[in-house]
Amino acid sequence: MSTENFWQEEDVGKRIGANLRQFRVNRGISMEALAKQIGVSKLTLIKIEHGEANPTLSVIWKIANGLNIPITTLLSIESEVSIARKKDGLKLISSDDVFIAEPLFRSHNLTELYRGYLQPGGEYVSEAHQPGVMEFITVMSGQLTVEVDGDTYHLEEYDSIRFKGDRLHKYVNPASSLTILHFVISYHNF
Amino acid sequence: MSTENFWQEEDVGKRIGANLRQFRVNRGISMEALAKQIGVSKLTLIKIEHGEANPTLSVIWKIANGLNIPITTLLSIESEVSIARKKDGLKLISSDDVFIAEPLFRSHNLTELYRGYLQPGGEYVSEAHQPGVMEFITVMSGQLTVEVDGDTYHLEEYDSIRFKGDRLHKYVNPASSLTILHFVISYHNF
DNA sequence: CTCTTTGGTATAATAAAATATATAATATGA
DNA sequence: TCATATTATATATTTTATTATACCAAAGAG
Repeated sequence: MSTENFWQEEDVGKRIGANLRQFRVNRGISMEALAKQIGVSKLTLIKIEHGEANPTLSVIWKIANGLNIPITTLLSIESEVSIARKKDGLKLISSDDVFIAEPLFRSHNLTELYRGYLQPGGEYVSEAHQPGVMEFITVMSGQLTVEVDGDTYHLEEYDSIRFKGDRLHKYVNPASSLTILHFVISYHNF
Repeated sequence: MSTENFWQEEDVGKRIGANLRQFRVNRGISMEALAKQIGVSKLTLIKIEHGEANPTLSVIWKIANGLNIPITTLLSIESEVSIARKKDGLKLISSDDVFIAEPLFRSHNLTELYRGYLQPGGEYVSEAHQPGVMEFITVMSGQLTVEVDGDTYHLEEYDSIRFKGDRLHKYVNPASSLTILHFVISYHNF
């Protein structure tokens, strides 16, 4: 569960441009109409859509706000449908592996999902992730105890916990049955 | 064009400023050092940290890149630990109780988690979300059939599916037992 | 106490983003 | 086909983000 390489070295201007075009066309708004609506000149919009601009934060905000989408969406890329099946996952529990994590959708960089197995009585210490990372854990089967910042939280089946992942945290299975977990790691969260 | 803030409510400038300061201080880098490192003037950094700036995309990118964090993280807000327990679940949606969705972390962020219950034989049609939305579904118990864009996908326990949420999609429980689901809605995804 | 670092201010100069306007090119529809 | 709306280009102008420089005050470190 490492956090590296979530950064795509890519022209952010192109991203904004492509996304702006997609959303704008998708809603059937002309550049001129949008320009007038959000108070940005048409030329500026054209240059942004072509990826030839270096827009100001205020302009970026106006566009996102005018299209009624989060500002971060304007900086993101698209993808398609894909499925992660349990039977296709990595190896199941081997007796010496206390904790196993299976990445579900590897191609996704800003939101990663994992399926995790924690042996009865087992515990696992996770390194601190990059600052700004948010972690969501859901217990799909069994029980889990989470330690974050010295505090301990006990979760039962179908419970979820959310915490900032930029600190040390420990997972413990206090029960005598296998714990099956679901992780969401979000690299762009509020 | 006037000079006032056009983004009064969710002052993005303040966000960037606060986040920049946090990450910078967290890493023990002085403004001057960071300024020199990423090729941005000290004054610019100061004004950005104070939320008094309207930075250019290139400057935003240099900062994010220099701190080695995603650009979107620079535009986000923080939060703390919180837990959503099954027994505390709020019920949402359900005209006929065939499908129930419980929001897990009702807060101001771009990643939403839901716990869902779909009755045996039940089906639920979800309206299309905003463009750019990504949806992740994991079957925590039972079975699920998902229809997206005319295609049908069958999921069993612990399987996950990912798809763009900006289209109509239908959930069906083809089995005779209750299906318990886990939803991740991401408003800022690839 | 000095010496140094750091955050912050003031000002002038520069680079460039954004606008306004006109016009051509390209589609789109009747 | 003509007519019209939209996209794109060109130029000149305004606005402003950014830089460079010097300076000040506070906080540590020696």
